[in-house]
Amino acid sequence: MAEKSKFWYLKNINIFDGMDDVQMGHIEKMTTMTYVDKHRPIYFPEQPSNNIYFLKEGHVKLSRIHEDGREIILDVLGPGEILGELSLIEEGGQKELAEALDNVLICTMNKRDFETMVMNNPALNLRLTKWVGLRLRRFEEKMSELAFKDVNKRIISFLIRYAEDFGKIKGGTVTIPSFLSHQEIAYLTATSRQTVTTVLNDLKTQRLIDFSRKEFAIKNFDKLRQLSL
Amino acid sequence: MAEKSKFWYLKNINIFDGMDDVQMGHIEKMTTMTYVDKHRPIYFPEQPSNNIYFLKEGHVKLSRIHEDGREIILDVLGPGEILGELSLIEEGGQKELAEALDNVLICTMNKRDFETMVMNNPALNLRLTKWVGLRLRRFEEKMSELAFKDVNKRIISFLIRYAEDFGKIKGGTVTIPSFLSHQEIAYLTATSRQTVTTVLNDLKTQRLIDFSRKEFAIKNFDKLRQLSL
DNA sequence: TTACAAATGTCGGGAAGGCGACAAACTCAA
DNA sequence: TTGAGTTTGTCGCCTTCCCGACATTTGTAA
Repeated sequence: MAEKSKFWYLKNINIFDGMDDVQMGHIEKMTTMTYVDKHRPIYFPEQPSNNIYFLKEGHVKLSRIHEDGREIILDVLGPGEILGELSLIEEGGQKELAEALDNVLICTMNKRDFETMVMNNPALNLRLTKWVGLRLRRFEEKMSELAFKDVNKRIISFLIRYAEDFGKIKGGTVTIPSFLSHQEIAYLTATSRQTVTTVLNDLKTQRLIDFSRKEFAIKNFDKLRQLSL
Repeated sequence: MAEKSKFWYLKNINIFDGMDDVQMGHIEKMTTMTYVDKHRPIYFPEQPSNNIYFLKEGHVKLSRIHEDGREIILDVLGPGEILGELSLIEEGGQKELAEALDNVLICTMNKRDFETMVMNNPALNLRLTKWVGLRLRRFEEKMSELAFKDVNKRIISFLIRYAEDFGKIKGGTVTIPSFLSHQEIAYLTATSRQTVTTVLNDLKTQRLIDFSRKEFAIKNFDKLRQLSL
């Protein structure tokens, strides 16, 4: 039996809130747990998919890949988030690639089962809508950022968001273990690898952030936030 | 009594599909119809909102405005689409500005009424989720476009999408009455007004499109589509 | 330890496109 | 029809940042 609160908690919304153990047991029975190694795909673009996934541990990136090899990461998901939910809306599966950023544990549920479950549980459904809505909000945010901010500010904004979402407070500074590569940050902020390197080093020189190849820390949140606007 | 099919039809999903006249009558009672003139706002950013809107006639743009006056249009909605649905997910209303692009007729429903209705109608709920999901898809698309394509291709892609969504076939060519201003196209494609003017005139010289201040037509869809990739 | 791959750091040329400036064309109301 | 306000057309400068090239550092497996 899963621990409800940990297993299924969505960022701001626990979509299984208020369910009793019997109901949760049903859900358990319909799901399969899988481990996915770092850099392994969870689903491919255009691949017909009948599954919806719940991310229990680790991080997953959703990205789109252009034929010339360029890539943009649309979103990075952490524990407690749903992915593949867009397969609900149409046939033909997703348009994005979902890939594990570290070692990931996911629960898989058949899309039909999920639909049935949702149909029988209006409150859950409403919460799912809210969840998709939140994601929509995040995208809106990202899009305005892409349009309004220069590279510098985009990268800074990203660092802040990333630290807020995935960072751990450790001795006054916010630390993120297992940092992304510069190339991945470039994909996330729609810029080039070289520019990321330069900007990050600038910020390090200014003592606003600090990082090695495996850890990243924000030293001065306030100043950084100021620079991001 | 509203004509169901016309009144409530969402782009790909009729969210009131399968309802009988009694149910539709209930819905009617909970909605108010309003006319909004061209260039008038429907709702403002940050303004607490308790309403959800159904667009019956006309077009609405959703945009975000930066403090320095720059603007990006996130989406343009046509008849049959929903707006304000994100107010469902959180307090504090929307982050965008919704403004009428032409003369608009909208139906307003209280957010609580809508929630109740949705709770009592799981199928409707699922369709709403799909609707938000579709919008999410559109945003993903737009974001990758912003990241991958140069200004030229972005503008061309926009013209195609715009024609497909809102154009009328008239004597072999697709025509759109009441064209947007170059400034508005610039907001939509995240570029500058001058660049839009230049690109459009280039395309006109190549006889791929044609336009005056009040009408716009695509002469060669295929070629244009080719140039947009 | 060594060897190899991958990630990072640094430089400079060059293209894209933002932006100010201004003229011309159009729109509309008085 | 006249004049004011808006939209469109055109030019050129100048910033941003992409991108290739290459050196250096770090991680890792033998």
